[in-house]
Amino acid sequence: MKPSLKQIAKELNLSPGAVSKALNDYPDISLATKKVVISYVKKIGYRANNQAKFLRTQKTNTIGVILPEITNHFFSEILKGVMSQAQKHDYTVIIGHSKESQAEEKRLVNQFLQQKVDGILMSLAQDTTDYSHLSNIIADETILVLFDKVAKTINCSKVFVDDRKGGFNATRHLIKKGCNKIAHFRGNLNPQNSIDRYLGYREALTLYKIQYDPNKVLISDNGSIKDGYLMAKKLYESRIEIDGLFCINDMVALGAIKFFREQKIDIPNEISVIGFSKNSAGEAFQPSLSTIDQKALKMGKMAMKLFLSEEKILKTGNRLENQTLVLKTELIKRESTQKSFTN
Amino acid sequence: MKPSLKQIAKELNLSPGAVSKALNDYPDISLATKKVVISYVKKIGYRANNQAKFLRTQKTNTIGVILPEITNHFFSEILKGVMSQAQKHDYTVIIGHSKESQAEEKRLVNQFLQQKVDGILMSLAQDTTDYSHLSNIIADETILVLFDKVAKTINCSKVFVDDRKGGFNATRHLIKKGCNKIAHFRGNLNPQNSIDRYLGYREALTLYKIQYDPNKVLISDNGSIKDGYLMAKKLYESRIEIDGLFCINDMVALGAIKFFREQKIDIPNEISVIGFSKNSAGEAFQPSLSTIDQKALKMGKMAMKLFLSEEKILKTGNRLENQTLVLKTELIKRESTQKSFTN
DNA sequence: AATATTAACTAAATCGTTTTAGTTAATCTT
DNA sequence: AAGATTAACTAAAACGATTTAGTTAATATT
Repeated sequence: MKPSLKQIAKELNLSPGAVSKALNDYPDISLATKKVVISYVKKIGYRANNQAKFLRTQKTNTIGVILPEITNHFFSEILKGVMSQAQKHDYTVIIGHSKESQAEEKRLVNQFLQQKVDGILMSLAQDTTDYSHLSNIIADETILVLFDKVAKTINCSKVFVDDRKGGFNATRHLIKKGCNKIAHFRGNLNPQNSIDRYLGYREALTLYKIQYDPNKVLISDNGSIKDGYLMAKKLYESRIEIDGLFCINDMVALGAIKFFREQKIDIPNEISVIGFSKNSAGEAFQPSLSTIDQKALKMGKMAMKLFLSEEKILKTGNRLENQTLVLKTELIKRESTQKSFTN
Repeated sequence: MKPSLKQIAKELNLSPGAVSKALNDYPDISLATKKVVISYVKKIGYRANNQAKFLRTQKTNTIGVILPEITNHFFSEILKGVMSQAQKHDYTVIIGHSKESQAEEKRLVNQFLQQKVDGILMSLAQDTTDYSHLSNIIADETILVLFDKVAKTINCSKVFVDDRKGGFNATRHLIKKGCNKIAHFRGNLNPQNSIDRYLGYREALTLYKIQYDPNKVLISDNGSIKDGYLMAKKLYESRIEIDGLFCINDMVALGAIKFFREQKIDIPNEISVIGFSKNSAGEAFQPSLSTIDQKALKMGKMAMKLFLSEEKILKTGNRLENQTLVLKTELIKRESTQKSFTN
């Protein structure tokens, strides 16, 4: 049924080695033979067995991608970016879903190493504090590229956006639109992205001499729409007055806007709102949501490119230099911060 | 560095076969030896080489999933469902992105077969009309499960939702809310889902004795937010009056609502709108979007379960019976069809 | 024409497991 | 105590490719 090289060789009165060489275009096989082999192979629809191939070559042409979430526009975009590059260079992509859990992340790393992937591209889970599995990857001589949520102390290539600058730009945008009582619905305390966006927020306040008020900063639980809604409610009920709001992500922003509009609060005229990440829904929203584009697609592409370049260096036998890429975010101005806009 | 069975065997003064048997819990290895082997293996962090394993067992414990889109909530949910089951049964998931292209789909199928996946779970691309690659999968003795967009003529297991009933329920919901001039922004002409939802729409009209008006049916290009916006505009400018709108998906519905609201048309009081698929953003929207839940997560889970059951049957050597699962959709009533709601 | 060179292969080892068949030594029968 | 049984291994083939080191026959060299 599924023909092997050996059977093909017998059929063509050649040795298996000759057939293999013909298919891999070795110079010591005559053109005539190559033609015969290639046309025969095409006719019967032969496909080399990748597993067997690996056993000799030690290359699987496979990478593993681990994402904390999959049902999430940001990570889907990254995956898309990775896959576009993977396809271009004929790599197979294995996917893992850590569900923001360190235990699951470790399990996946192990599974991928056992699969003998050539590299692992991953974004760390929220609760990952122990990095031993990352060290294992490197000890296994497997290439590791971290993106978005990275471990600073691990010696590997990394790509992420300048969250601090992004947070700064978001906040500055609100300030420039005339806001000076700006709240921040921030993310969880530990992940660096969350911290950096918050620091950017504070930096902007300081630069424009706006008093920082800790009461205006609420911490999101899971970054969901509902979360945003509840935080807005909490802030509203505590009677703290604001005229601007910078949210850790678009979902939280949408939830917050939903609550405010239910209270007949005019967005953006009474409160201007900006999100983060450029989720697809923000554009259709009423008002359309201003946000910070995190360049997810590009991040995915770059992660794969970093892997490919490391692989190339490794092949030449050189010692590899790890690269850290910091991508610039982009401010997307829409109606939710456009004060002239009336609903 | 990366130890092999052979090296471990030498280290423990055993044969490679004995070590393998110890790890796989064969009965002809003494308990004492098993303990020694297992503890040693754990100590040095040995991981069996899956590729080599396959060569003997012919099982990769890997499945391939092909999606027409990845940056799409519906497909992400399906993927999530597949992966949750895959994890439970210790399967590795390879992913492919066909980009709604038949050529790319065929390439991916080939790649996956070469990787010797145990099964392929896929949703067909929009422009897939030739099914030879699907036949190849079956000829290769690889299990094929189709979901969402399936090929009726291919003999394999399938899972999809009852789109016709979904379309019927969506339309009936509008009718029950008092609409009798109901438009339909349908999907492309060829995919069965699009046809079925349209048929459900017509069926509901017929049942409730509402005259069908082809002018009220517009065809979406790519099902995007912008698409919905433009179709709403087109309908509005053609001066065809409507009081209800059923859209092929939530994105189109959001786009349409955006346009209508820009024209100061009250949603839902002047026009009630319902989408399809239950995209995450619909809930936060103003008004929140009524929709038909397509049960994506469940579909993914069921697709994987169908694969697992086929595999089980195959292992017993029995001839396998293909199953076709038709999942029920669920009507999600929200503000966009709740006439009492005032904005 | 004898030798060197080259073209075009073949033979066989190898990758890291699994598994069947065989082997050895200890234990059990009677 | 001799033969049968069993426990606990070992030896070796096999999976399907790749690759190094031959080998053979044809061609080139002098």
